[in-house]
Amino acid sequence: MIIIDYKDRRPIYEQVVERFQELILKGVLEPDSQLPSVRNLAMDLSINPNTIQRAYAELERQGYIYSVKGKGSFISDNNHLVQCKKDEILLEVLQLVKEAKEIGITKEIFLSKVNEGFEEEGKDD
Amino acid sequence: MIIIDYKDRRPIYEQVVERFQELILKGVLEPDSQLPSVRNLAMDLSINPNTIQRAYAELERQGYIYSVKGKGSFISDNNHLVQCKKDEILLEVLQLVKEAKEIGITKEIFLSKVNEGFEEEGKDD
Amino acid sequence: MIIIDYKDRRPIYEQVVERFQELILKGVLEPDSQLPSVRNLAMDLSINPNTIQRAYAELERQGYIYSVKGKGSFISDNNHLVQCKKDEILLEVLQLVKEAKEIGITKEIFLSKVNEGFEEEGKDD
Amino acid sequence: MIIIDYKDRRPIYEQVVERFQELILKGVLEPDSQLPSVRNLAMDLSINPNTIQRAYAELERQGYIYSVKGKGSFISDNNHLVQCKKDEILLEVLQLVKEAKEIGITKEIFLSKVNEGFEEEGKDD
DNA sequence: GTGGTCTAGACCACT
DNA sequence: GTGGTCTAGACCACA
Repeated sequence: MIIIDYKDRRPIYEQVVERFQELILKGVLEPDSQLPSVRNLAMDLSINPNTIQRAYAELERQGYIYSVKGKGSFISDNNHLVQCKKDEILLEVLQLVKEAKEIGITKEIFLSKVNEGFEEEGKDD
Repeated sequence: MIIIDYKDRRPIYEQVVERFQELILKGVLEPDSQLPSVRNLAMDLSINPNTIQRAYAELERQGYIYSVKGKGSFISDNNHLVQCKKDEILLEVLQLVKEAKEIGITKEIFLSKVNEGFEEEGKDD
Repeated sequence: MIIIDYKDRRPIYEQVVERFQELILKGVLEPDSQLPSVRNLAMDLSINPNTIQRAYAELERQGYIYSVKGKGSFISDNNHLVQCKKDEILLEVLQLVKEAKEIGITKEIFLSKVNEGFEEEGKDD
Repeated sequence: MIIIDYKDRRPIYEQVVERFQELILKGVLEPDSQLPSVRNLAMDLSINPNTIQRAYAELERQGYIYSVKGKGSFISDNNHLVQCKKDEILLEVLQLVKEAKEIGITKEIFLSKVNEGFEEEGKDD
């Protein structure tokens, strides 16, 4: 479920965080379900427990999960987070359009690429 | 022309590289014109010459500039670069559409944001 | 009567302690009345009896309850406790004023906030 | 300038964070001035550099400082932070008033304590 | 068993 | 020199 790419320049804990964000936002991990324990996941991925701990701490800070000492870590309710993520993506759209305009990409070319993206309906990995 | 933001978390050399890329791609810096010398630019920006050296090396590696021993560094022809950048942006469009679809943003909402971006015609900083 | 918030970062036993303190200080639980048994309360809240045990021990240590071997735990007389709590709150007032002064909150602003708080007469949850 | 209290139940990194917040909010540490390096401060306090690193990371996350790789950590502009802190304190005032009312502290007693706090004019440690 | 903190020591990227 | 990441291993609080 979680894959570490050692060639990736980003730190491991960040990759773990991002992967969980994806799984949570897509609803693969349901609210209040339990995450693997810090130690278990660390063993599975053959990385240090502290690294997982850091990833979980970051996810908790961002509101994706909540942790209870002695019990474990659990998925938060994701309604609010999904809305935030949507807003974030739409903001990126604006920035990308701006960049595109500056370098001379026409609205037609841009839109055709957007359509191309939306066409691939089944491929929702 | 170049502004360093020390509060930006990215390394300084990367900020310098990005700024030059922008200026070159937009055609502000014309092909074959000379860049400021490493030492001068370092003094102007009050940063370490090594940092500028590294930025120039990176720009050369990416084909944005070329250096002539004993003469200095010069802007490369940007036709090819502009095309690369366009392709890069269109690829980003596809990726963004993919992300948007996965989180449940409809094509309508996405397109309306794209239009909003293209509407702001005057604001081409 | 007791609600556990698992998303609360504080340990469960602490939440139980605090809730009982509230109920005792407000007089909802009358002096010498009996508390639910450790086992029963643990079952009701679906938590570990050890956790309740710890909460009761803490409440006894602080003088909120007393336990009789073989009979159970009982609410202490709350007169003295109420006075302690009042002193405690007034001490917090002093500390808060100190903090406020240091950061530049004027007496006027502070007092208006205090009045605002005392105005809301009905909302005594 | 920074004192660690080992009897304090809170983690060391949190004590460091809080102390710096105080110094920054009070304006003792001026914007853009440099903090001691992670290693130096760790040596001075005889604690592990990682602990200081964590404190600095937390301060950066909260916007109190900004760090530049290879250069050091610096104080952020604190105007915004002061306002946030003021709002936070005024909210605490409301909560304290609520608690006070519930336990039977009269407005008169509360206000006299507030006045007592504001009277001690010189003692601004 | 769980999460959370801390230490000691290493390595990397950046200036 | 600086900050940032990671590992290995320890200890604590909590359930």
